[in-house]
Amino acid sequence: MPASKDKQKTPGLDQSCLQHLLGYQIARADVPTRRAFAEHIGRPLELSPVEFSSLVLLAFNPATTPKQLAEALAMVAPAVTVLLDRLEKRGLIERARSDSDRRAQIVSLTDAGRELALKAHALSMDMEREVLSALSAAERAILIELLQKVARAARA
Amino acid sequence: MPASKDKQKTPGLDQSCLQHLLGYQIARADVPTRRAFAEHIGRPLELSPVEFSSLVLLAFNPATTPKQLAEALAMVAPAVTVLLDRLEKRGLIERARSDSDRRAQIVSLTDAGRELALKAHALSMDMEREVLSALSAAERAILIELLQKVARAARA
DNA sequence: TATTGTTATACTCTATAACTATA
DNA sequence: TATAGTTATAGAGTATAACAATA
Repeated sequence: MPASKDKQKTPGLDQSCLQHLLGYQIARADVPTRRAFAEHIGRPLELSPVEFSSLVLLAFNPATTPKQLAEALAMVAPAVTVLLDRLEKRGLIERARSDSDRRAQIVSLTDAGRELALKAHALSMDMEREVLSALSAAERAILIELLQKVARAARA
Repeated sequence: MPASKDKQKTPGLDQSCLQHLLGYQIARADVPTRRAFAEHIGRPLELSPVEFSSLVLLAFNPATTPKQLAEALAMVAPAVTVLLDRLEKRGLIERARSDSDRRAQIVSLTDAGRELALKAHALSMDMEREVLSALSAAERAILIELLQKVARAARA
């Protein structure tokens, strides 16, 4: 019997011509990963991926500036502004002028923001278990390491 | 001396709190991968990632329907319509009604489309060499395989 | 009734340019 | 003159709903 159990109306295309491309494989693996995020964190906590990442980064990095967030998240400055506007409006973060350089800002979590960040971080553990369920612990570690290697090499 | 050689104005954030997340690693690896695509294929051939993927898939899959493309590229039907509109306007593809089911279409490459698809496919080899230059051949194969495993597991 | 594909529309993301306030 | 952050705006990508033609 065929591998798929649904009505098998449309036969799938042969994608072997693209499978050697890292970008293509990343795009394909990105689909289930984003779906898992939406299910475990995005919908229940009403957080987008960058909102989640920002909160967690802020929870683990005291005295962060918008510029640092922009670099860490590969975002452009205006995008960070609207991101922080949203988080501030929800009462999750606060912005204060830096004393040493009055152009710069110090972004910090409110109590509500810290609570949400830690809750989201905890949920991310369950999410990973599901996303990586097809992989052994060793395979999981290797995958993370190889992706880091690709990202790091290109930054140099 | 510090690892980075630039003006080191903004100290980078500690991102260890996110590094265990596949989605985060995918997003980070996606940045240099997209940049390499733009440089090697996107700008010189004026193709977006999905335009490239569509052309290559069509080159290797005769008698493809828009619905099949939608599934292969994880796109929604209206997005495929505008994608094919663009490619058709550039004289790269043609659309014809299917004989067996007159609702469906058969998408096929024009001569110009086939030529561009094969040229792009060849360029993608050079691109991969650069993107994966930090990885050995064995690591490269493992990375591709593990990403496939993640994508496949979630589809089940 | 269900399916293929189209149109219209809206919503989010992302990118750029012009501005302010500080340095 | 350069930098941190903001505002305004435009462009691309993505999603939904309503529709026409066919099954």
